[in-house]
Amino acid sequence: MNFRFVRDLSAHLAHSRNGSVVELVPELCPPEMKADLTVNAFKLAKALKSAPMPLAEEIRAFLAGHADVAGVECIKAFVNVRLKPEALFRDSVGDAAALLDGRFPEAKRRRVLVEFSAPNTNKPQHLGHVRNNTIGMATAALLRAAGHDVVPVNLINDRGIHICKSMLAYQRFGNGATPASTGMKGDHFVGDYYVKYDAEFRRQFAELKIARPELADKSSDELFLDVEIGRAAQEMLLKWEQGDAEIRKLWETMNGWVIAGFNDTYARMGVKFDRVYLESQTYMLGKDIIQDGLARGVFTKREDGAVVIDLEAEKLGSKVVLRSDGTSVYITQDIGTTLMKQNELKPDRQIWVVGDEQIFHFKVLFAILQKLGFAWAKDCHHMAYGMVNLPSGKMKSREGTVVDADDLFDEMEKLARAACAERAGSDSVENLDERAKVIGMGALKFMLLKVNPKTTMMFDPNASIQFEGDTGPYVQYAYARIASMLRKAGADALAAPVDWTVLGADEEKALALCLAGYGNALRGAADELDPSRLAGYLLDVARAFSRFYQACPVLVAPTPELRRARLELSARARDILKAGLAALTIGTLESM
RNA sequence: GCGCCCGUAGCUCAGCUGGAUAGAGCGUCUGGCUUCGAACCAGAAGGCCGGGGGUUCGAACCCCUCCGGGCGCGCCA
Repeated sequence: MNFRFVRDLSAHLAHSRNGSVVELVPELCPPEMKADLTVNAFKLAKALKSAPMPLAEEIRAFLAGHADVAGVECIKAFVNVRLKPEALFRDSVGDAAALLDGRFPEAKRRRVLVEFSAPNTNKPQHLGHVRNNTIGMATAALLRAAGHDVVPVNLINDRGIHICKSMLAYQRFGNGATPASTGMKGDHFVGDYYVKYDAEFRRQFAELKIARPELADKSSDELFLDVEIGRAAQEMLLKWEQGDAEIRKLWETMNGWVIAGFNDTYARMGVKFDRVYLESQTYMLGKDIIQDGLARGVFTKREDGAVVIDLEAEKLGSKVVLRSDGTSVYITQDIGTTLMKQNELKPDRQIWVVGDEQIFHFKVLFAILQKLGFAWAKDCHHMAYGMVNLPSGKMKSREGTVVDADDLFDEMEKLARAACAERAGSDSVENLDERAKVIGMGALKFMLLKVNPKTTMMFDPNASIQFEGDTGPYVQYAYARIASMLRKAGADALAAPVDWTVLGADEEKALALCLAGYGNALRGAADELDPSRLAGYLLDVARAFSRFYQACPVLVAPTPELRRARLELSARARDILKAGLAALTIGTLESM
C-alpha cells in the first residue's frame, strides 16, 4: 500500500496545514461506488481538528489535478478516487519485494517471548490445548513475520498433586504395564491412570460418606485427606519433595512417557519451542525475591506468619505470596519464572497465551512485579483466549465429553483423505498422505484461528470440519490453483517484463488492491495480537483471486501482454497466500 | 455481593477502535463444468445489531439502566 497520490496528498496537506503531518491510509471503496479507494475526510478532519466538508473539498480539488487520478468525487466527506489503471497496478503490486515485506520498520522491532501450551503431565491434550497451541504458534509466527525476534517457550507442569494421582493409580493398578507393552501413546497411557485414580477416589469418597453420615455436606476438597487414596497422594507428593528415590524414579518414567506423547502431538501440529522449562526445575523459584521484597517493605508479614501484598489501591484486594508455613503458592512460582525468563532470555516483552479464566491472576502477577520495581513489568502481557465449548456446553473430562487432540487430528486427516479421493474420482492421487495431513491440519487450525482469540467459541464435533466456504482448504485451494496454472505456463513464464497498462477489469483491480493490503493486515494482526485478522484477510485474498480467475482468462488470455500481466498478478497472489498461511503456521500444497 | 467479558441473519462468526444502504461462511432456493482444477463462481431470500434511555452532524461500537448468559473473586493450580 504505497500510493503516489497518497504521498503527494499528505505532502500537500502538511504544507497547507502548517506542517502538521497526519498518517493517511486510504480505504477500499465499497464496490457499488464505482471507485477504487476512498479518503475518509471525516476521520482526517478529526485528526487535523478541522471541519470535514471543506477538507473533503480541498482534497477533491487537489486530487482532481493529480496525474494518477482518473476521477474523484465527494459524497458527504468521503472522497472517492478512481485511479488510472497503470497507476493503480504500479502502486499496489508493481514492486513484488515491497509487497511481500510486511515487517515493521527496524525501530519498531522487538524481542518477544511467547509462552504457550503449558500442559500438565497427567493426561493427554484436548481441543482446549489445541486452541492454545494453535494460537500460541500462530502468534509467534505472526510476530516473527512482522519482523520481531520471537522466542516461543513452553513451561511443562510436571509436578504436583495431580501428577501424583496418576502415579499412585499406576502403582496400584498398573501391574507393570507400559506404553510399549500396551501399544499405547504415552500420554494416553498415563491419562488412563489419572482417570482410574479419580474413579477410585470417588468410590472411597462415597463409602466414607455412608460410613460417617455427619460428613454428608462436606465437599470432596474438604474431605480430601480423609479419603485414603487422597491421603496417599498427599504423602506421595511429600516423598517426591523429599527426593525419595523410588518415587522419583517412577515419576521420571511416567513423565517421560507423557512428554514423548506430547512431542508426537506437537510434531503433528508443527509446534516448536526454543526453550522448554519444567516446573519441577522452577517451582522453587520466587521465594528469594519474596524475601527481598519483604525486606524492602513491598510485602508484609501477617500475624499468622503468611507473607502478603496489599493491592487495594489497584482494586485487586490482597494476595498471599508465601504461606504461613513458608511454602510457595502458585503466584510465587510465577513471579520466579517470570524473573528467570527475563534474565535468561532478555526479551523486550513477555506474552503468556493462557485462558481467560486467569485474567485476574495475571493482573495480580503484573501488579506485584510493578510493585517490586521491575521496569519491564509494564511490557508483560496476558494474551487471554476464550474457551472452546461443545453444543452440550463445556468440555468435562469427568463426563467424558472432552475432544481428544490426537483423535481429532486422526479424524481430520481421515476426512481430508476422503475429500481428496472423492474429488479425484477415478484418478489416483499422488502423495495422498501428505495432502490429507496438510489439508486436515490446515482446516483445523484455520477454523480455530479465524475467530478472534478472545471469543468463547463453539465447536460441533458432529458437524465435523468443513473444507468449503470460509475455510483453510478454501485458501489452500486458491494457492494450489495458481501453482497449477504457473506450472502449465512454464518455467520462464514470469521472465518477460510486465506492462501493467493492459489491465483494468474490475476483478483485476479488486485483486490488486486487496493484495496491496498485506502489510497492513500482517502488522495489524501483530499489533493487536490477533491472528484472526490475518485469517480474515487471507479469505479476502482467496475470494478476490477466485473471482478474478473466474472472470479473467489467464493462460488463454487474448494477447501475450495480457497473459503476462495476469500471470504476474496471480503470482503475487500466490506469494501472499503462502506467506500469509505460513504466518499462521498453515501449510500449502502445489496440488490438492 | 463485588469485578471482568459476552448478547449482531435459522447456525457459526466478522465488523479495521464513532462513518456510506450492518458483512461473510454454513444451511435453504436458483443458475454456471466440450476455455486455465466446481474444495470454485454468479444470484435470491434471510436483521428493531437483547430491551429502553442518553451523548452528536452520525452509534452495533461511547455513557446510564434493565433483561439474559459466561468467567473470576483460595494459604488450589
